[in-house]
Amino acid sequence: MKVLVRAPAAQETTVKKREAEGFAGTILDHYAGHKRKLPWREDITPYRILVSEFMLQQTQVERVLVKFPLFLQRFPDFSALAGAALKDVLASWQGLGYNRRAVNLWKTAMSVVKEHRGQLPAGADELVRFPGIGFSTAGAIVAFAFDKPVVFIETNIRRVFIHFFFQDRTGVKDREILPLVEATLDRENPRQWYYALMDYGAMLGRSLPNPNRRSAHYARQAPFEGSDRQVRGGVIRALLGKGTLTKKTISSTLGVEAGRMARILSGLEKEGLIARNGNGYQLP
DNA sequence: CTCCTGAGGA
DNA sequence: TCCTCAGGAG
Repeated sequence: MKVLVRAPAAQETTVKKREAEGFAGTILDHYAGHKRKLPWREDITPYRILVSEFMLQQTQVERVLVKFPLFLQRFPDFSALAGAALKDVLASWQGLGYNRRAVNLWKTAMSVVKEHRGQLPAGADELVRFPGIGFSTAGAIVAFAFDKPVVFIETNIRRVFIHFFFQDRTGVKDREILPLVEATLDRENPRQWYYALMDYGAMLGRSLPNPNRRSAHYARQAPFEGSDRQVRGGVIRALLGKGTLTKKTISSTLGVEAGRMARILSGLEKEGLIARNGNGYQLP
């Protein structure tokens, strides 16, 4: 395979020619020997790809591997998910984190059924209009579900390109990486190429200090203990177990001061994760 | 642009 | 402590 990589002329770090020529071979050689067998890479359908991509937003592959088959068994297709009650979707989502993603996935399924005749659109421009689908997820869906050549970046891809082409740089912006992704893209087999890139990136993450720390977009996660996120997760779990609870009961159960709890409940309600029911709150 | 959003395993 | 196949609000 011949691969051409051109770096912007004014770019401080120039692409080393030898690395550029060996890049695709290195990635594909690793893939040949270490390709990950993942359920969403078998029996590929737009629905299965969509569900996996939502789950994989900020959640590690190992945990998604446990939840994905259970979720697919419970909600096997767009119609089943769109017709489900949100509380049942949230129940199946427990353990994955970021419950808001479950709401977005559910809303996206309903939109696909009601406004797209049950067919997930195959274009990134259309996909980003669904809630919870941004640039990265749209690109991944186009590449993985439809095997179409599309240029996108997510954390593993970012890691690979920083490692190979920005060796001596910090503060690398995605704008700088994107042209390299486009130049190296295998337009005949984009799905396999992105699988290979991501598997290589996952390998790099385990064997090196994270190259993404040199990304301009790198942000360290705020501590979880004592955070609003922790309380929000507790609220959803409490309502899943008890049905309807008053604000006072929720506050005392979770040991959170009333004013703070009021603010958190207001946020959850605004995001559609909980609903008022008279004097209390419940899952929608 | 900054900040927020869960949970769990290494 | 570190990170996770990001998206969205402001």
